[in-house]
Amino acid sequence: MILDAAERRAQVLGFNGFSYADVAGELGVTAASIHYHFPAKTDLGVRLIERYTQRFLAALAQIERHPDGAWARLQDYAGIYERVLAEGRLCLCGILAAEYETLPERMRGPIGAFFGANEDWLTAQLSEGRQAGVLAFEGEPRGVAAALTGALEGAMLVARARGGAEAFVSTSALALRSLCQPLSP
Amino acid sequence: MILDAAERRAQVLGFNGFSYADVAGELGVTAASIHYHFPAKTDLGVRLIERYTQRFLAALAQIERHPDGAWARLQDYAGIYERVLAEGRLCLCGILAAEYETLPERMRGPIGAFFGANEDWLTAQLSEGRQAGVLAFEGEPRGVAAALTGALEGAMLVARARGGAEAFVSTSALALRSLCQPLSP
DNA sequence: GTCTATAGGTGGATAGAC
DNA sequence: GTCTATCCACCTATAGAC
Repeated sequence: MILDAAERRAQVLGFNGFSYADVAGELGVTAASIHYHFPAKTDLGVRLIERYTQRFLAALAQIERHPDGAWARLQDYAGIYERVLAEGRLCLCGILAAEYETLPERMRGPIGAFFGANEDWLTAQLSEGRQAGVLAFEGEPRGVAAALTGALEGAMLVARARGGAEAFVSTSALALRSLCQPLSP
Repeated sequence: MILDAAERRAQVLGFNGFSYADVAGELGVTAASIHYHFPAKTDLGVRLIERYTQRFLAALAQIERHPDGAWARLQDYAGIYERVLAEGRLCLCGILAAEYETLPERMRGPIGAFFGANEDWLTAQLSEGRQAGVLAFEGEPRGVAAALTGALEGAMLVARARGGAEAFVSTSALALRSLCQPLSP
């Protein structure tokens, strides 16, 4: 699948780090053939972000079906990032955020929307957890949500540059526990 | 100065996001002239990282001269990131970390070393602060240090993609207070 | 839908004059 | 040190045959 090959490359090399020829080569076709499905690279980029966001939100919805409480859900959230990094990838929108100023306008809005959706979901979990008395944290839920997303994105970035996907596990766990404490009633 | 122009572009657009012609244009010379000073772009890249790291460490040394205690130093540390983002830039090594897999080998080591130096300095401040009884945090100083660097790098990245350098200020402050609490004896 | 062929542009890099 | 001129590789994109 074109999107699968392009997505993997974008998560490893960035959007500007791969070409139509690269994707075509993996699929055993020519670059012109990719242009038939995605006339401009911007079209491919927008589609990549849309699909990634959809899948991410689907994973979050799946987590919500676990009736294990807010704390377990936050751990599952961090687990998504952990599995992505274990595959040698970064978060698609994280790496695109680094390339933000070089990307076409049409791709920028959806990237910001991805982080917005992350914060929305986390805000909901944090609010619910505090309400239920199983989570404690400082300040407004939305602020903690923003800090959490940032901490995980940054930890991925740094962990890859230092060669340790293992380091991410302990760093993300510490960041999660520090930003938000589980209560045992 | 070549390095100044190249550094600014690298912090905004990434290392692959600018060309010799771009830098030359700003300086009113030709690309060939830049090649005289930096034969290959890799040479320029390595030099950029070295200089950035040197300046960063100098700023940290300057902070240590403030006798205001460990907590104030950590706030000053976050302040460095804040001022960089206020100029519309990212941390040079943060944006290079996103491009890591596309960069030549000679640039990779120094990027990891930058983060290592950050962690070393933070670890020293955290250890001293805990020893002096003015800081409280969970686990080992080095783990908190890694989480702090990651949180600030990630917060910068996300803040820029969401249009708010102001959002970074509150997010970084929250991350700092959550990862490490000041004690008032 | 996929191919070949190609246009048009850009980027890194070098040679040699000044 | 900086210039002009040039090379070569690569990338995005399109036209048109199959």
